[in-house]
Amino acid sequence: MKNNNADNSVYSIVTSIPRGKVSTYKQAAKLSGVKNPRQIGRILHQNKNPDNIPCHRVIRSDGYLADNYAFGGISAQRKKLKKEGIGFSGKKVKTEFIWLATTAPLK
DNA sequence: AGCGTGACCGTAT
DNA sequence: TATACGGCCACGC
Repeated sequence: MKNNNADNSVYSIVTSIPRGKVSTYKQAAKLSGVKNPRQIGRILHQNKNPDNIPCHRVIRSDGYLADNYAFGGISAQRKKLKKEGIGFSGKKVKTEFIWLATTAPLK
């Protein structure tokens, strides 16, 4: 596998997301040292072992789930999140469930 | 190097 | 609220 340092960091971060919490691409990028949040999406899509990487806990900054989620689509993702205790507000994830996002000033 | 594309983000209309 | 547009940067051709 050609995992770069940044990729490994991303995997570590995503794996470190506590149960009952979610994270955003923006934050994952920031925490892992990746410049562009798009790379997070790319890395997760290249992800070979979804069993060890809860990519369903990574959402967009808006609170919506990613449009092109690879493993079962948004429906499966939302279902998993609900199962883990994540609160939803319609199609959006409640901002209060975002990891380390101290009541982010999301519009 | 250039071009098109993308699991994005922010602002404008 | 919903689209549109630009910026961002890594990847493949």
